[in-house]
Amino acid sequence: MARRATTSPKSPPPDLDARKATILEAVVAEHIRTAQPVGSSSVAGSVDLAVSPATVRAEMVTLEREGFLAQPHTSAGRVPTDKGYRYFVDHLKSGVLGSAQQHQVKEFFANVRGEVEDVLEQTSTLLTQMTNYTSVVVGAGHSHTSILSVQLVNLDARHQLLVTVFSDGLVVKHSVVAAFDASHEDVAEASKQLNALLINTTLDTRVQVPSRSDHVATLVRDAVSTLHAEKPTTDGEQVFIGGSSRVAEVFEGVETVRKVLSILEQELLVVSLVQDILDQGLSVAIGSENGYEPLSACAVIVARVTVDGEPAGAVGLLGPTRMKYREALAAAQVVSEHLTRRFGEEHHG
Amino acid sequence: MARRATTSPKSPPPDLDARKATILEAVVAEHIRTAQPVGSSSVAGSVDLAVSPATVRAEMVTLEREGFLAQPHTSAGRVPTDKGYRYFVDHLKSGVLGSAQQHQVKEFFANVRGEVEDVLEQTSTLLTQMTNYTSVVVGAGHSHTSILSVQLVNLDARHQLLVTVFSDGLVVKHSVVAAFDASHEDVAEASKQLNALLINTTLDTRVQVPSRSDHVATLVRDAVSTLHAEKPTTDGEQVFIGGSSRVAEVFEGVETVRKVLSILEQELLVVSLVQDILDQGLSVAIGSENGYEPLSACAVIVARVTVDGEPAGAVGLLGPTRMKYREALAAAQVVSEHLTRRFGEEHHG
DNA sequence: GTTGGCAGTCGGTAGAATTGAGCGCCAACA
DNA sequence: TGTTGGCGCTCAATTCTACCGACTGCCAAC
Repeated sequence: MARRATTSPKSPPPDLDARKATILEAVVAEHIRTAQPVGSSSVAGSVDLAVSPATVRAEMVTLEREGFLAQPHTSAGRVPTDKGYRYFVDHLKSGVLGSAQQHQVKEFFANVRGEVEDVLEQTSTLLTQMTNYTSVVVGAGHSHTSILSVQLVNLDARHQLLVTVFSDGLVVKHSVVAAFDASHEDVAEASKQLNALLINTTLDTRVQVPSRSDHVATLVRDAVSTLHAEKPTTDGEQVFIGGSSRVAEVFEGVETVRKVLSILEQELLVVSLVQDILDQGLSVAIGSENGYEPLSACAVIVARVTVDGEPAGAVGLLGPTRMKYREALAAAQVVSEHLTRRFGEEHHG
Repeated sequence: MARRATTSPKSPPPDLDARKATILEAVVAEHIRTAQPVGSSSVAGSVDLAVSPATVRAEMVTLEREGFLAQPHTSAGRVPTDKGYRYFVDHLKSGVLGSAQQHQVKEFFANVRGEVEDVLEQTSTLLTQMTNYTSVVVGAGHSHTSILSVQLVNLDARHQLLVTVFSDGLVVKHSVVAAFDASHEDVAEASKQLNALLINTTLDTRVQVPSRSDHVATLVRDAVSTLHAEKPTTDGEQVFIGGSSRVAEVFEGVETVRKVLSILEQELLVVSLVQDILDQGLSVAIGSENGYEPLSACAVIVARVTVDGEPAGAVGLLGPTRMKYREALAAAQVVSEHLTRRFGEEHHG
């Protein structure tokens, strides 16, 4: 188990001497607990450091100068900055789940049935229930999985439906509009040729389409180009968001709630948010680190799900910057491991 | 165009004399505009009734006794009750959309492309943009549409995927787990038999499954029962919810926001909410009329989408009881008509 | 370097006074 | 009988004041 829960992008370890670190951590912990500015005497009392409030104050002045803490106003206690939270998270001993929760997760994965999509959706509900934060589950795109089967179905003479089954069990449909009346025989023949052409290819594979101009060849060409056209816009990731109502509990200020919700509404944006964080090599993005201004009051925790070492998705949790990192990290971690295991199994069946 | 926007379930027309009606309507309109309690002089001033505030007060006392108005506290103006809104809505001259919005809708439907699901999802975005309320679009279930094609695909020897295409273009997949290792030939044969068995049936149709106990027959039996098992839980309706962030703008009080959001999270519940309202023969459900206590601060507007006279879905808008009924009703109306037309066309192509 | 003490800052709260919107009631009037 | 203007009353919202208390920063002493 990693000693550090996360690593900063290219961390110049912003190391503080032991006492400053202790004080900073105490402030963060206390602020997470109470949502109030933390004063020097509270820190001096709560921590084993045998040190007076005055000393703590002196240290806090330094910590503030260095950007780890901030003062909402002159005569108030200190509040962590994003940088302060970052330090806290980077130095967090990774926690373990309470045994009740351990059990809940085991129970869940023992009982959950159904399609991948259903499992992912319910997983997001699980995460939300465990943590009381909004959860995000992203299922990987299928551009790299191979095609198991393609079928062209006649809706009517001018409209066909192309149904593609991928090796990971994803099923995708595309409408194809013919410029002519296609007979059932044409469609059946096209379907057959499409199968021959596409089975075991991926969406990245370039295939040789027939260049003839008869009906069947045209259908085949249109179908292939429709199928391959999907790629640029999205890889077909699926997103499941659970517990958006928690946003209203966890943030104060209607305006913040609105901004966060309207980000969550845009699923593509959520996918790239998660992707960006993973690309930065982070497992937690705090405040402005996530790159979306409307989410500057949020922290986002992510954990990869892998199948055979390949990224196959991710789970995430979104809360306020003063979220319970230890618990949330543990939950995301454990759930992503269970998902990894479950899909690994299925795969090797 | 209907003179009444809605009809109450079995309306004993709670008719008020002309002056009371005018006053009630003025109070409702003003309260919708300002979100404030409305006083007698404001009504007397805003309405052509040449009548003094004192007279208005006298009438308001009656209206309050009859349950159309309420007083938040003694020395305040009046606020409409659900019953007051109901009267207002029942006597609303159905409005017309501003020409800018007319244009927006036309534009939208002229340009949307893609699968039915995509159209419905974008429609919900459209409704939200037009009205600034949360929107709901429900696509009908497919229990009554017939099956165009069934295909069993081998994921691996023990896991098959049953892909069913319905005549309305819906594609549904189901996992089937075999108790034995199924060969590709078995699966192909089962697929063929399934097609013969199921094509042109609906999910309601009872089919004669083979009673033999060989691999192929078992696969066929399992597939059919899996497919038909779906019915009880849901008809396969699809729900698209747009603009849930508007909930945070439109309601005051975090608690209300939370309650409403957590209802919206439960899609099954939203479907039955819409269904219930339609079943009651309403096009607007105000406050407690919708039957869900957490939504008692909401009004819900619904409009059917039909194809060939058959219900094929619905669009809805959810706002506070003091929502802009005229505009919202007009928007829902127009959008549902456009959807009806669009799907009608496609169907007759 | 640490500590206790002290003066100063400032948000939060509680209470009192004030304001003002709006009502109910009533006597007068058509 | 219905309508009106006027009067007195009520009560939420606002403003002001005073005050408290939780802090800090600074400093002199240890």
